[in-house]
Amino acid sequence: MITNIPHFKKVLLTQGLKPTYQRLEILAYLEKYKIHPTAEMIYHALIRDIPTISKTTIYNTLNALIRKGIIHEITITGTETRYDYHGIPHHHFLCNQCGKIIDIDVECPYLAKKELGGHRIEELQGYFKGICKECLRSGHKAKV
Amino acid sequence: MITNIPHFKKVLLTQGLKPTYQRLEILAYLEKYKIHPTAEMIYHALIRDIPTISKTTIYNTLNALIRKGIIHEITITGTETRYDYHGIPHHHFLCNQCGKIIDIDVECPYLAKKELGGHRIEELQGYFKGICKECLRSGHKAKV
DNA sequence: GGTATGTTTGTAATCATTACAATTATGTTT
DNA sequence: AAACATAATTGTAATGATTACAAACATACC
Ligand SMILES: [Mn+2]
Ligand SMILES: [Mn+2]
Ligand SMILES: [Zn+2]
Ligand SMILES: [Zn+2]
Repeated sequence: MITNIPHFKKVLLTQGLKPTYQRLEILAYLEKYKIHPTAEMIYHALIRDIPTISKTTIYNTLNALIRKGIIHEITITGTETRYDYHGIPHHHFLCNQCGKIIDIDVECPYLAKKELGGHRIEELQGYFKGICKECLRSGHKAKV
Repeated sequence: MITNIPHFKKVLLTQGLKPTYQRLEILAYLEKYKIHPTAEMIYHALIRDIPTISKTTIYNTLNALIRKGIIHEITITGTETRYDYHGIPHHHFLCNQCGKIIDIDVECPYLAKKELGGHRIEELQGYFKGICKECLRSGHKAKV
């Protein structure tokens, strides 16, 4: 995998996490494939490079990265956790047809809010669901 | 349970669902206790009135009600589905401390949108997470 | 009463995730 | 470089939410 390993090493070390081979590969995967993968998807992708890697390590690492705020979890599907390595906060769109999860950069007036109705806001997730642009197009073609 | 059974009967019938005792009780529970309960919570509440009720019936009914658009599902916790019987669309807040899920009536400019970036929008979920008003207060008291 | 259809129920299966304990790797100290 | 303490990895078992399935039951219609 062609990636900026020194950079990921620094990211892990500054958060007090040891830059192990497994963690570096998981981070590299998340940075390269921004598809909001499941733990399962990461596992199947990495087992080629690291045949001994365990699914538990995937979960351990992802949970450690979340605790440190390096990645974020997305529960848009309701059936499994998706993982996102992407700096600035943004919303997401789930296509009910093809299952793709797409980043939505929306000028949400609440993304900056730290307080709402007396409650302290620490996190905001915006989930849109529907039919994506591509599926709309191919659905139209199918009808012709 | 003191509820408007005739009303729920009408709701079910107009959607082509038979108004069985179980379904009426589930709807009555959702309407009375607006706590966004889990299937488990509904099951434990109803088993007093209907000792023979099955957890499968709870899930069957909830899924039927969702398919008909009578109730909505909320996946804010990431670990289990919560169910909401509440007419108008609104956002939600999850307290990371006490676990409560609170309705948030926010003037979201995207709640009315049917299209976004070429994608067709059918649903929008807004999930805020943090510490609720009550927990903030008791946390403050505890420090004194 | 008989039949078709939809609903409920109990049990078993599935799937994502976590718990746990043994093994191994890592960074630091000698 | 060897020894040590600590943290990470691994495999397996357990958990928990949800669904699959088939039998029993209810309801309405002929
Ligand atoms: Mn994203
Ligand atoms: Mn609500
Ligand atoms: Zn699509
Ligand atoms: Zn609270």
